[in-house]
Amino acid sequence: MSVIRGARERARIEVTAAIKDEARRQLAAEGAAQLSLRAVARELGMVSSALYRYFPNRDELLTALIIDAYDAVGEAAEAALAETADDAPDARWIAVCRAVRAWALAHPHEYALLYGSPVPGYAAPQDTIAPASRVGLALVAVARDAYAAGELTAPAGEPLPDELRTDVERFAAQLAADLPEPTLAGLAAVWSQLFGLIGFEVFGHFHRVVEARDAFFDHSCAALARQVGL
Amino acid sequence: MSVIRGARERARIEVTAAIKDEARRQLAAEGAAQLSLRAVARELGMVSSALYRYFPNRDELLTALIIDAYDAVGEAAEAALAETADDAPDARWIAVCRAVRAWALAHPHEYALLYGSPVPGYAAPQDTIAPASRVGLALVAVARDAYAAGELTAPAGEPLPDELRTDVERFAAQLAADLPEPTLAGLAAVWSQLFGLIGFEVFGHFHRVVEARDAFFDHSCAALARQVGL
DNA sequence: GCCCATGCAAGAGCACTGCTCTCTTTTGTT
DNA sequence: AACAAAAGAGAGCAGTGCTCTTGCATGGGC
Repeated sequence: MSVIRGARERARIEVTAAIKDEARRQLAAEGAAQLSLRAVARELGMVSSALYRYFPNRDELLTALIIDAYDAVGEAAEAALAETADDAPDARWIAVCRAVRAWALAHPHEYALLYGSPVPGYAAPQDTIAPASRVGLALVAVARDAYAAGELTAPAGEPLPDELRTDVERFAAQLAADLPEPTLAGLAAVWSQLFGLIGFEVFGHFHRVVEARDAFFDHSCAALARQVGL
Repeated sequence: MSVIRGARERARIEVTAAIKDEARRQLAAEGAAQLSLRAVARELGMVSSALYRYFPNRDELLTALIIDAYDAVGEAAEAALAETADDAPDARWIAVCRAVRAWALAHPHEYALLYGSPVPGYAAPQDTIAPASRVGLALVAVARDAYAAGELTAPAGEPLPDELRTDVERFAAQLAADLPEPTLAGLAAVWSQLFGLIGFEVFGHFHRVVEARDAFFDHSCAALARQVGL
């Protein structure tokens, strides 16, 4: 696919990457709000207007960083999945959760970009939706493998309300996931709840509330696993 | 407490309130990043420098808005608590959760300010911690009343890890809450998970994933209730 | 090997921001 | 009425995103 074209095109790719790298550095150091196109350009020894040859505006640069970040968390989750391929479902589950949390704690500003407040007036462009779903799919994979191995129990609680049926059927179709419907609904809920847990820690809401963070996270993740029947 | 002093002091209070109101309007309309001191001043017919007599900088204005917003969600949660004083614990639980969600959906930008990415380089000042805990305390109240009525079952799952003990003991002391230790740990987890659920909806992560939002939320909240033994 | 078109960089400039400083006006108190 | 404290006005600084015009150089077709 990526045939080497002219030297011009190659230079363009390199400069684009350099811009993203420097932007990521500033993002990690100061946060999205402090990310300045002019500062990026300055650091790269170019004038600010030159940067607009590569990214039409600030939001597009941020979008590029967002996609990369989604891919980074997704990759972390998938790596945890692969590394624990032979383990018991609940161990795999917690491994994936831990991987996501570790990434979030290591990249708080990028985490905020993904799961904190969306950028003002910003509707997630098409390009972000696939990378954004990788973590969720990793969680689904754990449940699916467990189900295939007969190690998944039906989640407790009331039966699925009818209104949720069509959503859940769509999940099943999209994921080609051979999973019980209550489990699919539970996965969606637990997916978001995991980010509540992580977000509260990253954004400091557990400050002076929960101090034994590792133990608390593991304990809570085990509860999430139980919630989907793992 | 609020003795009426001079007319000057009264004017100051009124102008301060007007600034906050206008700032809140802009926050609701455009989001925190677009909130401009100059625009607020302009709208109020004063020059921007005059505004600095009331708020030393933008962050202080935001902090004031944050405190008000925490109080607003807290009040919504407490109102739901009061209105359902005679209901069953699980009904009260869901009522509180729904109240928080309703507030969040009605005030997405303020919600983002509270539970989204923290403002750059911003450490929550002392004044915010009490208002910030009101929602959590409302959830605790439901569990406490249920426990007093003997309607709380012990949460399922492994026993509390030792590392969590001191945190949980602190909860118990601070809350003067006569609750089993696993319940307290579960409450902390579920507290954050509730905001994962709500945050994903407010920030659009459920777009094209979960469409039957009301049913999904209720169903998921019931699972949260079960997680704390309600 | 030349030559032009294209791609890129530079710089000036616009409108905006947060914030500070100085100067003037208002206003409550003595 | 006089004074001091508080509030407002305005200019100004440094920074931002973004646009437009100008100049340069380099890569691909002849």
